[in-house]
Amino acid sequence: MCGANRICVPGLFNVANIELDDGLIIGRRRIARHAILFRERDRLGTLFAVRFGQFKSTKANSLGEHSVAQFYMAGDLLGLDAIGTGRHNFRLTALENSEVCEISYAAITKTMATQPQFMRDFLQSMSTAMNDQADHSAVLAKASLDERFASFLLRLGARYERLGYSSRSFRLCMTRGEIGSYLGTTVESVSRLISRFNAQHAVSIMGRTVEIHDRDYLVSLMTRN
Amino acid sequence: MCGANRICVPGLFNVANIELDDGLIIGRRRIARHAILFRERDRLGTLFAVRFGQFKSTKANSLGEHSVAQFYMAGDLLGLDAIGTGRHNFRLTALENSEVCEISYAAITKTMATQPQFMRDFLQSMSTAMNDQADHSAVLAKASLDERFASFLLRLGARYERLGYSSRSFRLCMTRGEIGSYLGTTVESVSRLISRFNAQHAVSIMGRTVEIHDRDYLVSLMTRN
DNA sequence: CGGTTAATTGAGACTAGTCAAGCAACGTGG
DNA sequence: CCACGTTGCTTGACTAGTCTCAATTAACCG
Repeated sequence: MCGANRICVPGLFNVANIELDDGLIIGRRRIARHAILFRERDRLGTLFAVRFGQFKSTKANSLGEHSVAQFYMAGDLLGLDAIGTGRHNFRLTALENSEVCEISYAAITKTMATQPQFMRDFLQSMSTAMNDQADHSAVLAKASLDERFASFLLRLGARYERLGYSSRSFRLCMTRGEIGSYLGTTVESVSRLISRFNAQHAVSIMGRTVEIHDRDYLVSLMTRN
Repeated sequence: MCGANRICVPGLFNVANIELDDGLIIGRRRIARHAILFRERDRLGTLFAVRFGQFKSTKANSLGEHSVAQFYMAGDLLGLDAIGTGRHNFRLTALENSEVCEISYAAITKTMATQPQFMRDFLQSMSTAMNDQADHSAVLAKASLDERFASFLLRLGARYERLGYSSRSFRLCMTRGEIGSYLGTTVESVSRLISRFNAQHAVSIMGRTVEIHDRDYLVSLMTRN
């Protein structure tokens, strides 16, 4: 049991009237920074919902290098990719000390059958995850690095805001290298990007600390060109 | 009613034992080349399954230009992106004269509640669609155009093979511009790419006709570098 | 405190975008 | 049936943005 479900899995359980004894929530689990929650090809046992902390999903390209597919934070569901084949397609690594809820996938399908609202919520979660992926593709297809990085910052801010934090002032959990991998570029380019954005007083990023000063400028980067 | 369901929606109905009078299949619909099946912001009425023909999903970036998010062919489900919000996020355009099945989303959720196997199949379809998106992101994040184009050709071949056609000899339904948009580059670059691949005798692409001669070469492009 | 990982910055090479011109295929209407 | 306009495709020349390689500095951890 996991205590207050609403807090546990905000994205999924916020509307549904969940019976606490459905066997949905198996338990909590702490994941230390840099520890791996599951690996590619692992059997799908349980899904996970992030309680706090952050994760990255990575996939090895044809050579052995892992590139970042997505970042996850509180409220996000992890493991949906494995529903298709029964095995995970990504590796999930904690970016900081984190905690997740384990959710039985079998119990989810059972609950969906009996509780229409829960089914709606769950399908919505999956659809939203799909759209997030699609948005990421759209960003990657954009030509310039400036656009990509601007949209990265704005989207990250928006996600913090949804969790009740400031959208213009936050800390990065990921390295420059991870940002670069996520945006389809290199560490060096990210570093230069940051220097340039700093110099233009659009933001001030020092280490992992981000302050967005000129939001409109970032938005305008994505519209023009 | 839609006749033999198995043929109608191979990806979704191949396992499930569907009652024909479930009200799932509303009907067929012909979509002429270049016609639009649904637009972004349209209300989600029905999902669609491609019977034959091909489609592209596009989304306008912050300026008005549409870029290609995905290509679809027989057996693919269209409209899953709208489940989250109730409204479509993409525009779906037929690349050639095509036919789709209309499937009631309300009937889908109802059928899922009563038929466990159908629920599994549908969730798998969604998960697979997610993974396809993720794979596309991975391709876009790759550095070189050569890799992207090679993986585009190989993946397209694999999809034709799954439908019972040759994986190394097929026709493109899309323009160079659409390929470029899908791969995050320009018409001109795609054209040059094709010329170069032709010159290296890896493929012979003339107009819309593709012959893959040296599959291993294409694979090696993706592995090294 | 020393060793490791992360981040920054510079210089040169090269990929891929832009602009421009020309060709080919196609369909329409005179 | 042909002239014409439209659209799709190819190729060239030039340029700009990004990657690679390399060296240095900063932050982190045992």
